[in-house]
Amino acid sequence: MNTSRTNDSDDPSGHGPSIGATALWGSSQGKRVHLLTPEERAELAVISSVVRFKKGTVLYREGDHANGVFNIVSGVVKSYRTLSDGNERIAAFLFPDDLIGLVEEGRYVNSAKAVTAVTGYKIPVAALETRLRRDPGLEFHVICKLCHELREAQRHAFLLGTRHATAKVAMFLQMLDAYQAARGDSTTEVYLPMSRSDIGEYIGISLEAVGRSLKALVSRGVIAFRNSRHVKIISRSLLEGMASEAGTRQLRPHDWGKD
Amino acid sequence: MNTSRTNDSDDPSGHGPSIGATALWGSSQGKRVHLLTPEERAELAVISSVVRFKKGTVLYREGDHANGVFNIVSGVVKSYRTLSDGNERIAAFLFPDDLIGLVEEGRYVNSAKAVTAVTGYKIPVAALETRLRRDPGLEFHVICKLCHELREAQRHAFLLGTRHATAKVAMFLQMLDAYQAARGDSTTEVYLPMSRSDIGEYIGISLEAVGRSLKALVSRGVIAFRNSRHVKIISRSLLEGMASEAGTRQLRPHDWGKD
DNA sequence: CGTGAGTTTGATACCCCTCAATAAAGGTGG
DNA sequence: CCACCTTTATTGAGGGGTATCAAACTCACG
Repeated sequence: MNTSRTNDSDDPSGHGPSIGATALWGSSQGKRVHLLTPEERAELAVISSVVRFKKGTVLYREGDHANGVFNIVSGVVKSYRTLSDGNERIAAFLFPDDLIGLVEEGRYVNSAKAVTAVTGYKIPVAALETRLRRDPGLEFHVICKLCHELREAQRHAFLLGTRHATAKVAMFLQMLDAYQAARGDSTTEVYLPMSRSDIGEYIGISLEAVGRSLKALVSRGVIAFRNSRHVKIISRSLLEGMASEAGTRQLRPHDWGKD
Repeated sequence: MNTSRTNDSDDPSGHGPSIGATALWGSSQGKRVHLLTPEERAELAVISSVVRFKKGTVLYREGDHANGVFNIVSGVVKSYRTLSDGNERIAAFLFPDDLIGLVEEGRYVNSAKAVTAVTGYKIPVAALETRLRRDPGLEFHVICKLCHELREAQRHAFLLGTRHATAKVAMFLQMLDAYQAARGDSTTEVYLPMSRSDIGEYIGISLEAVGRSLKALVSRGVIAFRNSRHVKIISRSLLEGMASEAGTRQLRPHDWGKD
Protein backbone atom coordinates (compact mmCIF):
# COMPACT_ATOMS: atom_id res chain seq x y z
CA MET A 1 0.00 0.00 0.00
CA ASN A 2 1.53 3.25 -1.15
CA THR A 3 0.98 5.75 1.65
CA SER A 4 2.54 9.04 2.65
CA ARG A 5 1.75 11.45 5.45
CA THR A 6 -0.22 14.43 4.24
CA ASN A 7 1.59 16.91 6.38
CA ASP A 8 4.95 16.15 4.82
CA SER A 9 4.51 18.86 2.24
CA ASP A 10 1.99 20.40 -0.08
CA ASP A 11 -0.55 17.74 -1.02
CA PRO A 12 -1.56 17.63 -4.69
CA SER A 13 -4.70 15.59 -4.10
CA GLY A 14 -6.53 18.28 -2.13
CA HIS A 15 -6.66 20.12 1.16
CA GLY A 16 -7.60 17.23 3.41
CA PRO A 17 -10.52 14.84 3.68
CA SER A 18 -13.84 15.99 2.28
CA ILE A 19 -17.32 14.56 2.75
CA GLY A 20 -20.58 15.46 1.03
CA ALA A 21 -24.27 14.75 1.53
CA THR A 22 -27.70 16.16 0.82
CA ALA A 23 -28.92 18.51 3.52
CA LEU A 24 -30.60 17.17 6.63
CA TRP A 25 -32.82 20.03 7.72
CA GLY A 26 -32.13 22.88 5.40
CA SER A 27 -32.86 22.63 1.68
CA SER A 28 -30.11 21.97 -0.84
CA GLN A 29 -32.39 21.31 -3.82
CA GLY A 30 -31.17 17.77 -4.14
CA LYS A 31 -27.58 18.88 -4.49
CA ARG A 32 -24.77 17.57 -2.38
CA VAL A 33 -23.31 19.90 0.20
CA HIS A 34 -19.70 19.87 1.33
CA LEU A 35 -20.00 19.20 5.03
CA LEU A 36 -16.52 19.95 6.32
CA THR A 37 -15.19 23.42 6.92
CA PRO A 38 -11.64 24.20 5.76
CA GLU A 39 -10.57 24.09 9.41
CA GLU A 40 -12.08 20.64 9.94
CA ARG A 41 -10.46 19.36 6.76
CA ALA A 42 -7.09 20.65 7.85
CA GLU A 43 -7.58 19.16 11.29
CA LEU A 44 -8.34 15.75 9.79
CA ALA A 45 -5.49 16.02 7.29
CA VAL A 46 -3.05 16.09 10.18
CA ILE A 47 -4.07 12.63 11.37
CA SER A 48 -4.68 11.11 7.92
CA SER A 49 -2.51 9.51 5.25
CA VAL A 50 -2.99 9.73 1.51
CA VAL A 51 -3.57 6.32 -0.05
CA ARG A 52 -3.72 5.11 -3.64
CA PHE A 53 -5.10 1.87 -4.98
CA LYS A 54 -4.95 0.38 -8.44
CA LYS A 55 -8.13 -0.94 -10.02
CA GLY A 56 -9.03 -4.29 -8.50
CA THR A 57 -7.10 -3.83 -5.26
CA VAL A 58 -8.74 -4.96 -2.04
CA LEU A 59 -8.76 -2.16 0.56
CA TYR A 60 -9.79 -4.51 3.36
CA ARG A 61 -11.73 -7.69 3.97
CA GLU A 62 -14.79 -8.34 6.09
CA GLY A 63 -13.74 -9.44 9.54
CA ASP A 64 -10.35 -7.72 9.36
CA HIS A 65 -9.34 -5.71 12.39
CA ALA A 66 -10.49 -2.18 11.53
CA ASN A 67 -7.73 0.33 11.95
CA GLY A 68 -9.00 3.11 9.75
CA VAL A 69 -11.82 4.77 7.88
CA PHE A 70 -11.32 5.75 4.24
CA ASN A 71 -12.36 8.97 2.55
CA ILE A 72 -12.47 8.76 -1.25
CA VAL A 73 -11.00 11.64 -3.22
CA SER A 74 -11.23 10.15 -6.70
CA GLY A 75 -12.32 6.85 -8.21
CA VAL A 76 -14.95 4.32 -7.25
CA VAL A 77 -14.93 1.63 -4.56
CA LYS A 78 -17.37 -1.24 -4.05
CA SER A 79 -18.32 -2.49 -0.62
CA TYR A 80 -19.35 -6.15 -0.76
CA ARG A 81 -19.72 -9.43 1.05
CA THR A 82 -18.68 -12.83 -0.23
CA LEU A 83 -21.12 -15.70 0.13
CA SER A 84 -20.23 -19.24 1.07
CA ASP A 85 -20.62 -20.31 -2.57
CA GLY A 86 -18.07 -17.71 -3.68
CA ASN A 87 -20.57 -15.26 -5.11
CA GLU A 88 -20.40 -11.64 -4.15
CA ARG A 89 -23.16 -9.26 -3.15
CA ILE A 90 -22.42 -5.57 -3.42
CA ALA A 91 -23.71 -3.41 -0.58
CA ALA A 92 -22.74 -0.05 -2.04
CA PHE A 93 -20.69 1.81 -4.57
CA LEU A 94 -18.65 4.58 -2.99
CA PHE A 95 -17.68 7.76 -4.79
CA PRO A 96 -15.58 10.86 -4.05
CA ASP A 97 -16.60 12.67 -0.84
CA ASP A 98 -17.83 9.39 0.60
CA LEU A 99 -16.73 7.65 3.78
CA ILE A 100 -16.08 3.92 3.78
CA GLY A 101 -15.09 1.41 6.42
CA LEU A 102 -18.15 0.49 8.46
CA VAL A 103 -17.17 -1.21 11.70
CA GLU A 104 -18.83 -3.54 14.17
CA GLU A 105 -17.06 -4.64 17.33
CA GLY A 106 -13.74 -3.48 15.96
CA ARG A 107 -13.99 -5.34 12.65
CA TYR A 108 -14.97 -4.33 9.15
CA VAL A 109 -18.49 -5.42 8.23
CA ASN A 110 -17.83 -5.67 4.49
CA SER A 111 -14.94 -6.08 2.13
CA ALA A 112 -13.92 -3.20 -0.13
CA LYS A 113 -12.31 -3.25 -3.56
CA ALA A 114 -11.28 -0.51 -5.97
CA VAL A 115 -13.54 -0.55 -9.04
CA THR A 116 -11.34 2.03 -10.75
CA ALA A 117 -8.03 3.53 -9.72
CA VAL A 118 -8.64 5.23 -6.38
CA THR A 119 -7.05 7.94 -4.32
CA GLY A 120 -8.20 8.86 -0.86
CA TYR A 121 -7.38 9.41 2.78
CA LYS A 122 -7.06 6.83 5.47
CA ILE A 123 -8.13 8.15 8.87
CA PRO A 124 -7.05 6.05 11.90
CA VAL A 125 -10.04 5.25 14.10
CA ALA A 126 -8.35 6.02 17.41
CA ALA A 127 -7.27 9.50 16.38
CA LEU A 128 -10.65 10.07 14.76
CA GLU A 129 -12.55 9.22 17.93
CA THR A 130 -10.57 11.58 20.15
CA ARG A 131 -10.91 14.27 17.50
CA LEU A 132 -14.66 13.71 17.35
CA ARG A 133 -15.17 13.87 21.10
CA ARG A 134 -13.33 17.17 21.12
CA ASP A 135 -15.18 18.82 18.25
CA PRO A 136 -19.00 18.75 18.37
CA GLY A 137 -19.21 20.54 15.02
CA LEU A 138 -17.23 17.84 13.26
CA GLU A 139 -19.27 15.20 15.04
CA PHE A 140 -22.46 16.76 13.79
CA HIS A 141 -21.19 16.69 10.24
CA VAL A 142 -20.43 13.00 10.60
CA ILE A 143 -24.00 12.49 11.79
CA CYS A 144 -25.26 14.23 8.65
CA LYS A 145 -23.09 11.98 6.51
CA LEU A 146 -24.28 8.84 8.27
CA CYS A 147 -27.90 9.88 7.75
CA HIS A 148 -27.06 10.28 4.09
CA GLU A 149 -25.54 6.82 3.89
CA LEU A 150 -28.53 5.38 5.71
CA ARG A 151 -30.90 6.91 3.18
CA GLU A 152 -28.80 5.50 0.36
CA ALA A 153 -28.80 2.05 1.90
CA GLN A 154 -32.59 2.25 2.18
CA ARG A 155 -32.88 3.35 -1.43
CA HIS A 156 -30.76 0.35 -2.34
CA ALA A 157 -33.06 -1.95 -0.41
CA PHE A 158 -36.01 -0.32 -2.12
CA LEU A 159 -34.43 -1.06 -5.50
CA LEU A 160 -33.74 -4.66 -4.52
CA GLY A 161 -37.37 -5.15 -3.55
CA THR A 162 -38.45 -4.53 -7.14
CA ARG A 163 -39.37 -7.71 -8.94
CA HIS A 164 -38.73 -6.79 -12.57
CA ALA A 165 -35.21 -6.74 -13.92
CA THR A 166 -35.84 -3.84 -16.28
CA ALA A 167 -37.28 -1.70 -13.49
CA LYS A 168 -34.21 -2.43 -11.35
CA VAL A 169 -31.85 -1.42 -14.12
CA ALA A 170 -33.88 1.72 -14.79
CA MET A 171 -33.72 2.68 -11.11
CA PHE A 172 -30.01 2.02 -11.08
CA LEU A 173 -29.50 4.35 -14.01
CA GLN A 174 -31.62 6.96 -12.27
CA MET A 175 -29.42 6.69 -9.20
CA LEU A 176 -26.22 7.17 -11.17
CA ASP A 177 -27.80 10.03 -13.07
CA ALA A 178 -29.01 11.69 -9.88
CA TYR A 179 -25.61 11.22 -8.28
CA GLN A 180 -23.82 12.85 -11.17
CA ALA A 181 -26.34 15.70 -11.20
CA ALA A 182 -25.98 16.19 -7.43
CA ARG A 183 -22.24 16.55 -7.94
CA GLY A 184 -22.74 19.08 -10.69
CA ASP A 185 -21.21 16.78 -13.33
CA SER A 186 -22.24 16.84 -16.95
CA THR A 187 -25.79 15.55 -17.29
CA THR A 188 -25.61 14.67 -20.98
CA GLU A 189 -24.32 11.18 -20.42
CA VAL A 190 -24.16 8.62 -17.61
CA TYR A 191 -20.87 6.84 -17.04
CA LEU A 192 -20.89 3.28 -15.73
CA PRO A 193 -17.57 2.74 -13.96
CA MET A 194 -18.49 -0.83 -13.00
CA SER A 195 -18.95 -4.04 -14.97
CA ARG A 196 -22.26 -5.68 -15.84
CA SER A 197 -21.41 -8.27 -13.26
CA ASP A 198 -20.99 -5.60 -10.59
CA ILE A 199 -24.30 -4.04 -11.54
CA GLY A 200 -26.00 -7.42 -11.31
CA GLU A 201 -24.49 -8.10 -7.90
CA TYR A 202 -25.68 -4.70 -6.72
CA ILE A 203 -29.26 -4.85 -8.01
CA GLY A 204 -29.74 -8.55 -7.40
CA ILE A 205 -30.03 -10.05 -10.87
CA SER A 206 -27.69 -12.01 -13.14
CA LEU A 207 -25.24 -10.17 -15.35
CA GLU A 208 -27.02 -11.50 -18.43
CA ALA A 209 -30.28 -10.03 -17.20
CA VAL A 210 -28.52 -6.69 -16.81
CA GLY A 211 -27.50 -6.76 -20.44
CA ARG A 212 -30.92 -7.83 -21.63
CA SER A 213 -32.65 -5.14 -19.59
CA LEU A 214 -30.34 -2.47 -20.94
CA LYS A 215 -31.07 -3.73 -24.42
CA ALA A 216 -34.80 -3.56 -23.71
CA LEU A 217 -34.40 0.07 -22.62
CA VAL A 218 -32.49 0.83 -25.80
CA SER A 219 -35.07 -0.79 -28.07
CA ARG A 220 -37.77 1.31 -26.39
CA GLY A 221 -35.87 4.50 -27.03
CA VAL A 222 -35.30 5.25 -23.34
CA ILE A 223 -31.51 5.21 -23.50
CA ALA A 224 -28.75 4.93 -26.09
CA PHE A 225 -25.21 3.60 -25.77
CA ARG A 226 -22.13 5.37 -27.06
CA ASN A 227 -20.12 2.40 -25.89
CA SER A 228 -20.70 -0.25 -23.27
CA ARG A 229 -19.84 2.10 -20.39
CA HIS A 230 -21.41 5.34 -21.60
CA VAL A 231 -25.18 5.75 -21.78
CA LYS A 232 -27.27 8.68 -22.81
CA ILE A 233 -30.67 9.02 -21.21
CA ILE A 234 -32.96 10.00 -24.06
CA SER A 235 -36.09 10.45 -21.98
CA ARG A 236 -35.99 10.81 -18.21
CA SER A 237 -39.79 10.56 -18.03
CA LEU A 238 -39.75 7.28 -19.95
CA LEU A 239 -36.99 6.05 -17.65
CA GLU A 240 -39.09 7.05 -14.66
CA GLY A 241 -41.97 5.06 -16.14
CA MET A 242 -39.79 1.98 -16.56
CA ALA A 243 -38.51 2.33 -13.02
CA SER A 244 -41.97 2.40 -11.48
CA GLU A 245 -42.76 -1.26 -11.83
CA ALA A 246 -46.17 -0.75 -13.48
CA GLY A 247 -45.11 -0.26 -17.09
CA THR A 248 -42.45 -2.83 -16.58
CA ARG A 249 -44.10 -5.90 -18.02
CA GLN A 250 -42.04 -7.05 -20.96
CA LEU A 251 -43.74 -6.39 -24.26
CA ARG A 252 -44.98 -9.57 -25.90
CA PRO A 253 -43.35 -10.24 -29.33
CA HIS A 254 -46.46 -9.25 -31.27
CA ASP A 255 -46.58 -5.95 -29.43
CA TRP A 256 -43.14 -4.93 -30.63
CA GLY A 257 -42.55 -2.76 -33.61
CA LYS A 258 -40.13 -4.21 -36.13
CA ASP A 259 -37.12 -5.83 -34.43
CA MET B 1 -52.17 11.89 19.14
CA ASN B 2 -52.14 11.36 22.87
CA THR B 3 -49.11 13.18 24.22
CA SER B 4 -48.02 14.49 27.59
CA ARG B 5 -44.85 16.20 28.74
CA THR B 6 -42.53 13.86 30.54
CA ASN B 7 -41.48 16.36 33.13
CA ASP B 8 -45.03 16.90 34.37
CA SER B 9 -44.69 14.14 36.91
CA ASP B 10 -43.22 10.72 37.47
CA ASP B 11 -43.18 8.88 34.18
CA PRO B 12 -44.37 5.27 34.27
CA SER B 13 -42.84 4.32 30.91
CA GLY B 14 -39.22 4.76 31.98
CA HIS B 15 -36.58 7.29 32.83
CA GLY B 16 -36.30 9.02 29.48
CA PRO B 17 -35.33 7.99 25.94
CA SER B 18 -33.11 4.96 25.55
CA ILE B 19 -31.19 3.72 22.54
CA GLY B 20 -29.28 0.50 22.03
CA ALA B 21 -26.83 -0.92 19.51
CA THR B 22 -24.06 -3.46 19.13
CA ALA B 23 -20.65 -2.03 20.02
CA LEU B 24 -18.64 -0.12 17.46
CA TRP B 25 -15.06 -0.66 18.56
CA GLY B 26 -15.22 -2.60 21.77
CA SER B 27 -16.66 -6.11 21.89
CA SER B 28 -20.16 -6.75 23.20
CA GLN B 29 -20.37 -10.39 22.04
CA GLY B 30 -23.22 -9.59 19.70
CA LYS B 31 -25.32 -8.19 22.50
CA ARG B 32 -26.94 -4.79 22.37
CA VAL B 33 -25.49 -2.13 24.59
CA HIS B 34 -27.47 0.70 26.15
CA LEU B 35 -25.79 3.77 24.72
CA LEU B 36 -27.20 6.56 26.84
CA THR B 37 -26.04 7.38 30.33
CA PRO B 38 -28.69 8.14 32.97
CA GLU B 39 -27.70 11.82 32.70
CA GLU B 40 -28.18 11.86 28.94
CA ARG B 41 -31.54 10.14 29.25
CA ALA B 42 -32.68 12.67 31.82
CA GLU B 43 -31.43 15.48 29.64
CA LEU B 44 -33.39 14.21 26.66
CA ALA B 45 -36.47 13.51 28.78
CA VAL B 46 -36.72 17.24 29.48
CA ILE B 47 -37.20 18.10 25.82
CA SER B 48 -39.27 15.04 24.87
CA SER B 49 -42.93 14.06 25.07
CA VAL B 50 -44.31 10.62 25.73
CA VAL B 51 -46.44 9.37 22.84
CA ARG B 52 -48.73 6.38 22.43
CA PHE B 53 -50.10 4.88 19.24
CA LYS B 54 -52.69 2.21 18.69
CA LYS B 55 -51.94 -0.65 16.32
CA GLY B 56 -52.28 0.55 12.74
CA THR B 57 -51.80 4.25 13.47
CA VAL B 58 -49.66 6.26 11.10
CA LEU B 59 -46.92 8.15 12.97
CA TYR B 60 -46.01 10.26 9.94
CA ARG B 61 -45.99 10.11 6.17
CA GLU B 62 -43.13 10.42 3.70
CA GLY B 63 -42.76 14.03 2.63
CA ASP B 64 -44.32 15.41 5.81
CA HIS B 65 -42.50 18.28 7.44
CA ALA B 66 -40.29 16.57 10.01
CA ASN B 67 -40.73 18.07 13.45
CA GLY B 68 -39.48 15.23 15.59
CA VAL B 69 -37.57 12.01 15.94
CA PHE B 70 -39.20 9.08 17.74
CA ASN B 71 -37.66 6.74 20.26
CA ILE B 72 -39.55 3.49 20.77
CA VAL B 73 -40.06 2.25 24.29
CA SER B 74 -42.40 -0.66 23.58
CA GLY B 75 -44.09 -2.13 20.54
CA VAL B 76 -43.08 -2.41 16.89
CA VAL B 77 -43.17 0.19 14.12
CA LYS B 78 -42.70 -0.32 10.39
CA SER B 79 -40.99 2.25 8.19
CA TYR B 80 -42.22 2.01 4.61
CA ARG B 81 -42.75 3.71 1.29
CA THR B 82 -45.86 3.54 -0.83
CA LEU B 83 -45.47 2.90 -4.56
CA SER B 84 -47.44 4.55 -7.30
CA ASP B 85 -49.52 1.37 -7.72
CA GLY B 86 -50.51 1.46 -4.04
CA ASN B 87 -48.22 -1.32 -2.91
CA GLU B 88 -45.96 -0.81 0.08
CA ARG B 89 -42.34 -1.65 0.54
CA ILE B 90 -41.08 -1.90 4.09
CA ALA B 91 -37.65 -0.39 4.76
CA ALA B 92 -37.34 -1.50 8.36
CA PHE B 93 -39.05 -2.81 11.45
CA LEU B 94 -38.26 -0.72 14.49
CA PHE B 95 -38.18 -2.10 18.01
CA PRO B 96 -37.67 -0.74 21.54
CA ASP B 97 -34.44 1.26 21.96
CA ASP B 98 -34.57 2.21 18.29
CA LEU B 99 -34.67 5.68 16.77
CA ILE B 100 -37.05 6.42 13.91
CA GLY B 101 -37.74 9.45 11.78
CA LEU B 102 -35.07 9.71 9.10
CA VAL B 103 -35.04 13.17 7.54
CA GLU B 104 -33.85 14.68 4.25
CA GLU B 105 -34.10 18.39 3.61
CA GLY B 106 -36.51 18.79 6.48
CA ARG B 107 -38.92 16.06 5.40
CA TYR B 108 -39.44 12.47 6.44
CA VAL B 109 -37.99 10.01 3.95
CA ASN B 110 -40.43 7.20 4.79
CA SER B 111 -43.85 6.72 6.31
CA ALA B 112 -44.18 5.03 9.68
CA LYS B 113 -47.02 2.95 11.08
CA ALA B 114 -47.52 1.12 14.37
CA VAL B 115 -47.48 -2.65 13.80
CA THR B 116 -48.52 -3.25 17.40
CA ALA B 117 -49.55 -0.83 20.12
CA VAL B 118 -46.60 1.49 20.62
CA THR B 119 -45.28 3.77 23.33
CA GLY B 120 -42.30 6.01 22.88
CA TYR B 121 -40.79 9.46 23.07
CA LYS B 122 -41.01 12.19 20.51
CA ILE B 123 -37.91 14.39 20.45
CA PRO B 124 -38.23 17.74 18.65
CA VAL B 125 -35.49 18.16 16.08
CA ALA B 126 -34.63 21.76 16.94
CA ALA B 127 -34.09 21.06 20.61
CA LEU B 128 -32.24 17.87 19.72
CA GLU B 129 -29.78 19.65 17.48
CA THR B 130 -28.86 22.31 20.05
CA ARG B 131 -28.54 19.58 22.66
CA LEU B 132 -26.28 17.58 20.36
CA ARG B 133 -23.98 20.49 19.54
CA ARG B 134 -23.57 21.09 23.26
CA ASP B 135 -22.84 17.49 24.26
CA PRO B 136 -20.12 15.63 22.31
CA GLY B 137 -20.72 12.48 24.35
CA LEU B 138 -24.38 12.34 23.36
CA GLU B 139 -23.44 13.08 19.79
CA PHE B 140 -21.01 10.20 19.78
CA HIS B 141 -23.69 7.86 21.02
CA VAL B 142 -25.95 8.94 18.20
CA ILE B 143 -23.13 8.18 15.77
CA CYS B 144 -22.90 4.67 17.21
CA LYS B 145 -26.63 4.23 16.77
CA LEU B 146 -26.56 5.46 13.19
CA CYS B 147 -23.76 3.03 12.38
CA HIS B 148 -25.95 0.31 13.84
CA GLU B 149 -28.89 1.32 11.68
CA LEU B 150 -26.65 1.48 8.66
CA ARG B 151 -25.47 -2.06 9.27
CA GLU B 152 -29.03 -3.22 9.64
CA ALA B 153 -30.05 -1.52 6.39
CA GLN B 154 -27.16 -3.27 4.65
CA ARG B 155 -28.19 -6.60 6.14
CA HIS B 156 -31.68 -5.96 4.81
CA ALA B 157 -30.29 -5.24 1.35
CA PHE B 158 -28.23 -8.39 1.60
CA LEU B 159 -31.37 -10.37 2.40
CA LEU B 160 -33.24 -8.79 -0.50
CA GLY B 161 -30.47 -9.78 -2.89
CA THR B 162 -31.17 -13.45 -2.22
CA ARG B 163 -33.06 -15.09 -5.04
CA HIS B 164 -34.82 -17.95 -3.25
CA ALA B 165 -37.91 -17.29 -1.20
CA THR B 166 -37.14 -19.94 1.39
CA ALA B 167 -33.65 -18.54 1.96
CA LYS B 168 -35.13 -15.08 2.45
CA VAL B 169 -37.62 -16.31 5.00
CA ALA B 170 -34.91 -18.29 6.79
CA MET B 171 -32.71 -15.19 7.00
CA PHE B 172 -35.63 -13.16 8.25
CA LEU B 173 -36.24 -15.65 11.05
CA GLN B 174 -32.55 -15.56 11.89
CA MET B 175 -32.70 -11.79 12.16
CA LEU B 176 -35.67 -11.85 14.51
CA ASP B 177 -34.03 -14.61 16.52
CA ALA B 178 -30.75 -12.69 16.73
CA TYR B 179 -32.59 -9.53 17.70
CA GLN B 180 -34.40 -11.25 20.53
CA ALA B 181 -31.17 -12.89 21.70
CA ALA B 182 -29.31 -9.56 21.57
CA ARG B 183 -31.99 -8.09 23.82
CA GLY B 184 -31.69 -10.97 26.23
CA ASP B 185 -35.25 -12.16 25.56
CA SER B 186 -36.29 -15.77 25.78
CA THR B 187 -34.64 -17.76 23.01
CA THR B 188 -37.05 -20.69 23.05
CA GLU B 189 -39.50 -19.16 20.61
CA VAL B 190 -39.54 -16.41 18.00
CA TYR B 191 -42.50 -14.04 17.99
CA LEU B 192 -43.66 -12.55 14.70
CA PRO B 193 -45.40 -9.27 15.53
CA MET B 194 -46.12 -8.53 11.88
CA SER B 195 -48.45 -10.07 9.29
CA ARG B 196 -47.39 -12.36 6.44
CA SER B 197 -48.06 -9.45 4.17
CA ASP B 198 -45.65 -7.24 6.14
CA ILE B 199 -43.00 -9.93 6.00
CA GLY B 200 -43.43 -10.24 2.25
CA GLU B 201 -43.15 -6.49 1.77
CA TYR B 202 -39.99 -6.49 3.85
CA ILE B 203 -38.19 -9.40 2.21
CA GLY B 204 -39.46 -8.72 -1.29
CA ILE B 205 -41.73 -11.66 -2.05
CA SER B 206 -45.51 -12.16 -2.13
CA LEU B 207 -47.38 -12.97 1.04
CA GLU B 208 -48.34 -16.36 -0.40
CA ALA B 209 -44.67 -17.16 -0.98
CA VAL B 210 -44.01 -16.29 2.67
CA GLY B 211 -46.54 -18.85 3.78
CA ARG B 212 -45.29 -21.51 1.40
CA SER B 213 -41.68 -20.97 2.46
CA LEU B 214 -42.58 -21.21 6.14
CA LYS B 215 -44.44 -24.41 5.36
CA ALA B 216 -41.37 -25.76 3.56
CA LEU B 217 -39.26 -25.01 6.63
CA VAL B 218 -41.77 -26.80 8.83
CA SER B 219 -41.90 -29.88 6.61
CA ARG B 220 -38.12 -30.09 6.74
CA GLY B 221 -38.12 -30.00 10.50
CA VAL B 222 -36.31 -26.66 10.73
CA ILE B 223 -39.05 -24.84 12.59
CA ALA B 224 -42.41 -25.56 14.22
CA PHE B 225 -45.42 -23.33 14.75
CA ARG B 226 -47.32 -23.03 18.01
CA ASN B 227 -49.67 -20.66 16.25
CA SER B 228 -49.34 -18.46 13.21
CA ARG B 229 -47.31 -15.84 15.09
CA HIS B 230 -45.14 -18.03 17.30
CA VAL B 231 -42.36 -20.17 15.83
CA LYS B 232 -39.89 -22.44 17.49
CA ILE B 233 -36.56 -22.89 15.80
CA ILE B 234 -35.85 -26.59 16.04
CA SER B 235 -32.40 -26.49 14.48
CA ARG B 236 -30.43 -23.30 14.13
CA SER B 237 -27.83 -25.05 12.01
CA LEU B 238 -30.48 -26.30 9.60
CA LEU B 239 -31.91 -22.80 9.48
CA GLU B 240 -28.45 -21.46 8.71
CA GLY B 241 -28.19 -23.96 5.89
CA MET B 242 -31.50 -22.88 4.44
CA ALA B 243 -30.48 -19.25 4.68
CA SER B 244 -27.26 -19.75 2.76
CA GLU B 245 -28.73 -20.04 -0.67
CA ALA B 246 -26.87 -23.26 -1.58
CA GLY B 247 -29.16 -25.81 0.04
CA THR B 248 -32.11 -23.73 -0.96
CA ARG B 249 -33.26 -25.55 -4.03
CA GLN B 250 -36.79 -26.74 -3.44
CA LEU B 251 -37.10 -30.47 -2.94
CA ARG B 252 -38.81 -32.21 -5.83
CA PRO B 253 -42.09 -34.03 -4.90
CA HIS B 254 -40.53 -37.49 -5.08
CA ASP B 255 -37.84 -36.39 -2.65
CA TRP B 256 -40.36 -35.59 0.04
CA GLY B 257 -41.29 -37.90 2.83
CA LYS B 258 -45.00 -38.52 3.32
CA ASP B 259 -47.11 -35.35 3.18
C1' DC C 1 -72.91 -16.81 16.00
C1' DG C 2 -71.74 -13.80 12.28
C1' DT C 3 -68.27 -10.75 10.23
C1' DG C 4 -63.92 -9.56 8.34
C1' DA C 5 -59.12 -9.58 8.42
C1' DG C 6 -55.49 -12.63 8.07
C1' DT C 7 -53.86 -17.02 6.37
C1' DT C 8 -53.63 -21.21 3.65
C1' DT C 9 -54.05 -23.76 -0.56
C1' DG C 10 -54.37 -24.54 -5.59
C1' DA C 11 -53.58 -23.83 -10.79
C1' DT C 12 -51.45 -21.32 -14.42
C1' DA C 13 -48.42 -18.10 -16.84
C1' DC C 14 -44.24 -15.82 -17.12
C1' DC C 15 -39.93 -13.83 -15.99
C1' DC C 16 -35.40 -14.81 -14.86
C1' DC C 17 -31.61 -17.98 -13.80
C1' DT C 18 -28.62 -21.37 -15.62
C1' DC C 19 -25.64 -23.21 -18.91
C1' DA C 20 -23.31 -22.65 -23.22
C1' DA C 21 -21.35 -20.39 -27.12
C1' DT C 22 -20.11 -16.30 -29.58
C1' DA C 23 -18.49 -11.61 -30.00
C1' DA C 24 -16.29 -7.50 -28.60
C1' DA C 25 -13.10 -4.88 -25.89
C1' DG C 26 -8.89 -4.17 -23.36
C1' DG C 27 -4.21 -5.09 -22.41
C1' DT C 28 0.40 -6.91 -23.45
C1' DG C 29 4.45 -7.84 -25.92
C1' DG C 30 6.68 -8.58 -30.09
C1' DC D 1 0.86 -1.37 -35.29
C1' DC D 2 -0.73 -5.88 -35.26
C1' DA D 3 -1.16 -10.58 -33.27
C1' DC D 4 -2.34 -12.66 -29.19
C1' DC D 5 -4.65 -13.47 -24.98
C1' DT D 6 -7.67 -12.24 -21.24
C1' DT D 7 -11.47 -10.05 -19.69
C1' DT D 8 -15.91 -8.36 -20.47
C1' DA D 9 -20.16 -8.27 -22.96
C1' DT D 10 -23.75 -10.23 -25.92
C1' DT D 11 -26.93 -13.66 -27.54
C1' DG D 12 -29.53 -18.03 -27.43
C1' DA D 13 -32.34 -22.07 -25.57
C1' DG D 14 -34.57 -24.42 -21.84
C1' DG D 15 -36.26 -25.34 -17.23
C1' DG D 16 -37.75 -23.78 -12.74
C1' DG D 17 -39.48 -20.72 -9.01
C1' DT D 18 -42.42 -17.28 -7.98
C1' DA D 19 -46.20 -13.92 -8.99
C1' DT D 20 -50.79 -13.75 -9.84
C1' DC D 21 -55.54 -14.77 -9.55
C1' DA D 22 -59.07 -17.20 -7.15
C1' DA D 23 -61.22 -19.67 -3.51
C1' DA D 24 -61.52 -21.99 0.93
C1' DC D 25 -60.35 -21.63 5.49
C1' DT D 26 -59.09 -20.07 10.40
C1' DC D 27 -59.32 -17.13 13.99
C1' DA D 28 -60.25 -13.04 16.81
C1' DC D 29 -63.71 -10.15 18.06
C1' DG D 30 -68.02 -7.94 18.48
